[in-house]
Amino acid sequence: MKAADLRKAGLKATIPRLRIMEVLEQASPRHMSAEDLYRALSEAEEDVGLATVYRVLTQFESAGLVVRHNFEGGQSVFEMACEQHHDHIVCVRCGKVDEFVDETIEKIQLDIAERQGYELTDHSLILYGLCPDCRG
Amino acid sequence: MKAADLRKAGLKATIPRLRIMEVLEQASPRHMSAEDLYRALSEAEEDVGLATVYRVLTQFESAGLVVRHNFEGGQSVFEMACEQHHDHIVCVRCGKVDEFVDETIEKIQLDIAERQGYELTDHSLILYGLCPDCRG
DNA sequence: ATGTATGCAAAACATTTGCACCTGG
DNA sequence: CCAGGTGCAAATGTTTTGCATACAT
Repeated sequence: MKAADLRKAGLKATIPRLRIMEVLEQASPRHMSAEDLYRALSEAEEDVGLATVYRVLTQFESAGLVVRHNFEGGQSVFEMACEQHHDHIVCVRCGKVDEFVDETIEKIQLDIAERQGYELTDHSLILYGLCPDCRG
Repeated sequence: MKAADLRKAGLKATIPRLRIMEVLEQASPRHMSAEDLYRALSEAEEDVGLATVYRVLTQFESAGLVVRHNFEGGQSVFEMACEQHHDHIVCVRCGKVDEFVDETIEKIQLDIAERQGYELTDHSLILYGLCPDCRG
């Protein structure tokens, strides 16, 4: 992801935006909060304000470059948008996040929306549990 | 729901708790934020502090009397716990919330958790869309 | 050049907590 | 009576906003 990609999304290719994109692209785990991102940038001596991190993430979300999730715990987390839509399973003990795809669930969701008369625009499926490492 | 039910849950049957339970039981729509509840109580001349509303809702949640949801929009919403687990479909325009149950999805979720090695403790499935009244 | 983006500090929210006073059992 | 509950106000944590300055094109 580089300057041209930002311009294509209608955003000026500024240093803060490029840095934020870089960090998020190389993030492992893929999911970071605004604060995580801010800390990562600070540690890398990149002088980006927290307000800018929030503003840029919101713009990236609108542009479809990143996806925001509201897992339990109060703050939003972000990940790079990727080709394949997927859902999440979160460890309630250690916070680990795994991803999965299930076509059957996707299809049933559409059926349910239709049955209720809704035009589906989005959905959020989050499973919570104990990950292999945290199970007794 | 009355005093005895609260005591059974290990909670003293105080006026604020009884009032909050009453409002939530008779709520329509079923889903209310802490602020909604506080306003409803104030309008009914019931003098309950906002901090108490939050404290009581948290206690009720721990006791399994109410369920908390984190829909989009920053604040948590609560509903009376009911026999049947269900998921939600929320109108992104007017905020209307409908409920649905789908056994197939429930079952697949268990499969997925198992496949990923997780011990499932909870899950959240929320569909977002335009409700019949808000479409086109 | 000039319209936007940024950094900082302050504001805005949702929620939690400390503490002196009240209340249910 | 007294452990626990409550109201209020202050603290917290997250996200947003106002504004003067800096930057991309």
